[in-house]
Amino acid sequence: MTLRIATYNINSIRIRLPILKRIVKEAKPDILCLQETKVEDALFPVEEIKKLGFQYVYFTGQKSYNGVAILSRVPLYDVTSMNLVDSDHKRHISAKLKDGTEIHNFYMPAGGDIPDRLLNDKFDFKLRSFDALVEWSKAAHKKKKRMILLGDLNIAPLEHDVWSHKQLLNVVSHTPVETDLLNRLQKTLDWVDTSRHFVPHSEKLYSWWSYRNQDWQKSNRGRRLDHIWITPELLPSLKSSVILRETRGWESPSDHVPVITELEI
DNA sequence: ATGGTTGGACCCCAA
Repeated sequence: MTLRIATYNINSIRIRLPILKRIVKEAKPDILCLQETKVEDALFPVEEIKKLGFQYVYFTGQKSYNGVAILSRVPLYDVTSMNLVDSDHKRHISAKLKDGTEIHNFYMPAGGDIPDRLLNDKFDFKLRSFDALVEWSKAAHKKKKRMILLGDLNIAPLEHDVWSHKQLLNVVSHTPVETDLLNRLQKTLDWVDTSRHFVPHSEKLYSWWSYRNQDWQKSNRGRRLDHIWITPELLPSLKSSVILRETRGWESPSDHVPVITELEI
């Protein structure tokens, strides 16, 4: 069976239902992991989502900020949520496939504007969250071999994951302290970055373009903040991975675009 | 060097 697994920072699920519908229709994901749903659970649009063909809908959210969800056409099991560090933020949800493969959907902290943990609590929170994610990854792999780690990680790790490596070295999302952390995370168990598996590191690749550019396509000041990683045990199953860049130009878009990875499971 | 936009809540905050 070919499973199409997607991640998408939707930036409010309620306002983005029309574009979500179009993405589902054209890209046909089997499992769609969302971040920044920005809605408390009681107000989550479950019926509208089920109408899109997702029989299995799981979410954990809060008012105004954060919030994650997994929408699926195939049955999922053992759905849980956790906090990497002490906070009430809703930033993680996980589920298992029938074969035991675990999917972990993360919305990692953006980190504010100032890349200094002493001056900026949000940046400190981001770094502490990634420290915890590194420890979680080491421990998790001892229990489960087939895992998928995906979501808005809010770090663009490689030189060509940003429009200008030089100009973004001191900009939150691409600072050395952040990219080092993401590299440490990758090395914990040799996670495979499925987007880069199919695109050379020398080629520019983005999944996010700021709203603060008059013409996102013309300026093309993007960053690759959204990732789908798999453990080496799943590498034989990896068939493809694409970033749906064109959706950034659709009506009322998120500032992020979906990433979709195909696994033959 | 600065400011640009969006969403959601509330008269501003986070991204």
